[in-house]
Formats: sequence, structure tokens, C-alpha cells
Amino acid sequence: MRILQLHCDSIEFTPTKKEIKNAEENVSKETTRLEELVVAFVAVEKGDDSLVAKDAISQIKNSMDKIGCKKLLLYPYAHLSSNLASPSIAISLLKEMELLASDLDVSHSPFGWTKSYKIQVKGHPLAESSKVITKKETTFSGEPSKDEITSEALKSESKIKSFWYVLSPDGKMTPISDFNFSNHPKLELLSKYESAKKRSVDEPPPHVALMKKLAIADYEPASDSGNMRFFPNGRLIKSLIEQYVTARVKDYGGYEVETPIMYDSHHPSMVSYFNRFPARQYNIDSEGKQLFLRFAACFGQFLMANEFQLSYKNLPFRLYELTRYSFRREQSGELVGLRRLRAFTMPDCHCFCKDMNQSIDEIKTRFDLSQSVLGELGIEESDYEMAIRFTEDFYKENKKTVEDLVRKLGKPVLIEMWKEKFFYFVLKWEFNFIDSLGKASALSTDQIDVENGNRYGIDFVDENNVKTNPIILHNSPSGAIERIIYVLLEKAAFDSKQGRKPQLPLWLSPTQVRIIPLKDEFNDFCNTLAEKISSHNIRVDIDDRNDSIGKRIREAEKEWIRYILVVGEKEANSENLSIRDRKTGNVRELSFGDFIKEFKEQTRNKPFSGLNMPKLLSQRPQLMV
RNA sequence: GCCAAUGUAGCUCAGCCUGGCUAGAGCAUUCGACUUGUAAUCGAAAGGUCGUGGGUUCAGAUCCCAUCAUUGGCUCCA
Repeated sequence: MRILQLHCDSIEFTPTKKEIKNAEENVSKETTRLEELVVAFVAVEKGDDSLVAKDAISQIKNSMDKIGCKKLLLYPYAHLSSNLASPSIAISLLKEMELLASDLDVSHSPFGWTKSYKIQVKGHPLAESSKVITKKETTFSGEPSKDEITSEALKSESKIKSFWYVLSPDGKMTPISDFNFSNHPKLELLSKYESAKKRSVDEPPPHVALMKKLAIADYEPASDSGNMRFFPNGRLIKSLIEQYVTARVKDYGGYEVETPIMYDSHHPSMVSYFNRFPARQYNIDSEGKQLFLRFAACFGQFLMANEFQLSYKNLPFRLYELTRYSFRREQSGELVGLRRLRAFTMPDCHCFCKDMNQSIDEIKTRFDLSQSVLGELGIEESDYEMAIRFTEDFYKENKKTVEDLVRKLGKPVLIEMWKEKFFYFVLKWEFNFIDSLGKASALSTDQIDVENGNRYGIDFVDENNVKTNPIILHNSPSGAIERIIYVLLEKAAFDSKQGRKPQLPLWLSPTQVRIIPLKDEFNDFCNTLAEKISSHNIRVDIDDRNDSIGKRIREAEKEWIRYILVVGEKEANSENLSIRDRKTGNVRELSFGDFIKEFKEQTRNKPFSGLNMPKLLSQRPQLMV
């Protein structure tokens, strides 16, 4: 007996006509709809008997118990086997099974009828399984059926055996249980987080409140969970980070492209890649096509590279896209603020290399790039820990490469080693930010992919005029942009907790300079001053509201504005500016030129974009308190 | 997805356990007064489907059930 068991949101079936002579009688041709159930497609095979039926139903019940489902539909399905039992035996065994399951809400679809059906299968790991039950030895395989669009990777992941080590810059490899973490508390957190999955926190991450207070981003209840909206401040910050990362990747040699956000699940190049990953994508049906929203930039770039005429002389060749968005339908319980989203912005740079040596050179360059990009975004080496994951074979052949990466970082690194290759890559490294609650989130990452060149039919002609698949590196120098904002806010919250003033990097501050006129009569002067400052590409606004000076300063402080210029009698008649610097809380007097100079030194080489709200605060709606 | 907690005005929260006047406060908003010298000027007004849908009750923000969202834990993170 062969059974394909599916945990479904719903199924609808309609008997259309009799397929065989001794089909079930008295069948209604109405459509039957059932919800929240397990559908068992059953093919009864030659030699099956009551014992097999009994065994089958007990296995089905067993797994239904695990997933907490109490409704079962037995669906006769001949196409699972080429060795079918006779219809009469099949009917009787199916009836027997139905009877044995009568403690559940059980039903069956008519035997021997051609039926049309519509099914919606759930996306969790246990939703799909196939069973083969025979008389002699009853076997059970809880693995996802290979016939279905499902996840080979899920199967692999559950079987995957990882060996965990810490690799020090001096080349010493220590199993994590033996490593002395006393000087590396964050690495210890990462190790526990990754290997033992041990976490204990009971407060919400501080960035969630901050992203609202600073009017950066918020949940959008009208969308799906994990799809955020960005207010003008947030959009400005995000846009600047996007521009910066893109500029850096282009400097490094990436060529920017743009590719569709949705793909046909049945496109030949997609099927096998797609099936290797958990079914966590958004699906869209359109005119008979089953489309899915991309979860990375890989597809678009690979399909594009497939059409390139590449020679070894062109390699390494780098394609880059900043995906707005990539979509991953993470489980609802996994979503948190800006840390884990269902729609996120991901810089993704793929490098096609002619051989392993070239990819190893390249991966080192990209390591430096990633580290530098993070640093310029305000995320220091001490904020993150590195993990490197690879197959044992790769390590044996490229021990030095792994050690070089660790030496570059200059501190011990978490190592995960696999006996076999389960994923498409042989090595992957990533930087993990460890927040003040001990949570780890991956930022920059790079992978050495040895499968997708072949899978997507990407090839180049080598020195010997032979078509060869390139090795592909997958690098995100910063990780998701939203996650960068999360890190900056978490760092600020941590500063605040330690009694320091929280602050965003100056180049990312929505308002960089605020002018406060003491009385209305100075408004014109302030306007002129604002024009002058803003002509140097500085975001300056004016708090012209009718509030006390103390209050307006307090407001500016709450918005984390770095420079506050109060303008009164004295300033209006002087060449100098009175500058309140949030960093120190003190008021300084500086000439206009000196101030601009000081300012510009801090934002050098960073992108600029103008104010994203009215210049006059009196014209600004209150978005958040 | 599973388990738990939370959901009351634009925001932060009180009220809920023990059902009962017209559901309160601060901030924000509007109006008025004040014309301000470096982290909250004073007064008034307006603002609420108590997340949503059912149920119990003479009566539900309050008790019960379901559902949605957020947060935490589990799982997961290509």
C-alpha cells in the first residue's frame, strides 16, 4: 500500500464520471469541501490485506496525533502505484481503514470515479509525508515525498550532523565544549545560540519601540505580518544606507542589474533549486501560472548570466542587485521588529569564478569589503562574531583559506563542519551581530556555491576551449538593510542603557542641524541661515513653533538631533553661531566656516539626500510621539 | 506553526481579579494667553467600534469561547 499524506488547509473534490465498472454506487456529484484535515491519497497494491490496512491506519493516526489534526479524508488514488490490487479488494480494505479510524472525523472520496479536486497543503515540515506499507516488513518513511513540490533540504537539514569548533587566529581548532570563552562572551552567546539553541530573554527588543518613536518604521496591519512601512525618516535612512552599500559594491567591481521579483515555479531552471528549500515562499496564482516571490536575488541573476557569452578572460565577473524586496514567508512566531521580516531589502552580489583558486582570492576581497562596509555604517568588529561553515572535504583541501579568514578577523571564530554537502555551497561565512539581549542575527555573508552554475546552465569557455560551469560566490556585504537599521537602533539603545546619549551616525540623521529662533522676529534671519547651511548639503530644519525655548530644545534632543542652533539677538548680530552639540551637551561658539568644516569631516564619502519633511516644524504633522 | 503573555484616545498607560453612575490620566492635536536664552509656560476644548466576532447576564472594557495582531519561548533563518 502506498500513501501520500498531506496536512491541508482545505480540499474540494467533485466526482465527474465513473472510471471503472465496479465503482462505488450512489455517489453524489456535488462538490465536497473539507477544511483543516489530513488527506491520505491511498493506492492499494497487490498482496495487501487487513493487516496492512491496520498498520497503515495506525501510522496515519500516529502522525495526525503529532500534528494535532482530527479530520481525515481517505482518497483512493491509483496513480501512486503500478502494481494495483483489484478494485474489489481495494474497496474493502479502504472501508476497513475508514472503520478503524472511526474515532476520528473520517470520510472518503468515492472509489472508481474520475474526480476533479482542488487542494491547499500547509507549509510546515510535517505537512507532507509518504508511506509504503507492505505485508512482510512494515516500513515508515516520514520523509517528504519526492513526487511533490517539497523540500529536499528540510529532509537533509533534519538529518544533518554538525560538528562545532572554535578556530583561533593561531590556527588552533577546539571543540566548542573545550573552548575557554571567558574572554569572548559574545562568541559564547553565538555558539550557544547556534549549536545548543539556548536562549532566554523575556523583554521585547528595544529597537521596536525606537523605530516607532523616531518615526522610522512601523507594522502595517493591512499587509501581511513582517511587511513594514517606512515613514519619511525611515525611508531617508534606508535610502542612504542603500545608496552607500550600492556605491561600495560598484567600487569593488559589481555591475548593478534589476530583475523581476516573481518567478514561475515550473520553469525548468527553477524546479530543482526551488525544491531544495523549505516551502517558505509567497505563492501567487496568475492565469494558470504558479508564481512565487523571490526569496533572494539568485534567480534573476543566474537566469541572466545563463545568457551571457562568458570566457575565462571575463572572470571573475560580478553581478549585483539590491533587492527591494526579497520575500521569505517566515513562520509568524519568528518575526520581530526590523530583525526578522517577511519582506526585506537585500544587497546581493554574485561573483562568477573560473576555479576554486579564483573564488578563494575573491572571497577574501569580499571579506574585506564586507568588514569595511559594516564599519562605515557604524558597526564595529566588537559588535559581531564570525561563523564559518564548511564541508569536511573543503576544509581538508583548503585549510589555509579558512585559517586566513580567521586571521583577517583577528579573533576566534565559530566553526560548523558537515561531513557531507547538504546545501549548494561548500563554504559559507557570516558576521553575526549579538544584541544586548544575546540574540544573534547574521549580517554580511558570503558563500562558495559549486552547484548552481550547473543547475542554471551557466558556463564559460576555459583556456582549453572547454565549456565549464563557474563557481559562484553569493555575497551580501551588509546583510539586509532593515537589519542594519535594527543594529544601529539596538546599539543606540545599549548606549542609552549604559548612560550614554543614544545617537545615529550623523550622515543618517533625518535632521542634522536644527535652528531654533528665540522669537518670531528672528524667523527671516533663520530662514536665510538655513538656506546657507543647506547649500552645503546639510539637512537643516527650523523649529518655528510657538513653544518655550526649553521645550523646543527638549524636542530636538528627543529626536537625537546632533546640532542645535538657537538664534536670538546675539546670533543675529554676530558672525558666529551658538552651537549646542548633543555629543557633549555644551554650547560652543563657532564661525560659520569652522562649523561647516567640522560637519563635513564627519560625513565625508557618505551619500547625501535632502530633508524628507517640511523645513518648518510648524508645517510638519506629528507622526509619532 | 506550537505554547504563553499582551491588546482601552494619535502615543504611553490606569480601570479588569471582585460585572453596575456619563470609561479616566499624562503627552500629542485644536483654540486662547504668554514672546521665551539651551531637556517640558499656563488655561480651555476636542478626541474612545475598550483589537475583532460570538456567548453568558437585567447589565460586559471587566466573565467564557473563537479569531486577528504584537512580544517572549520552541522551531526556523537558502
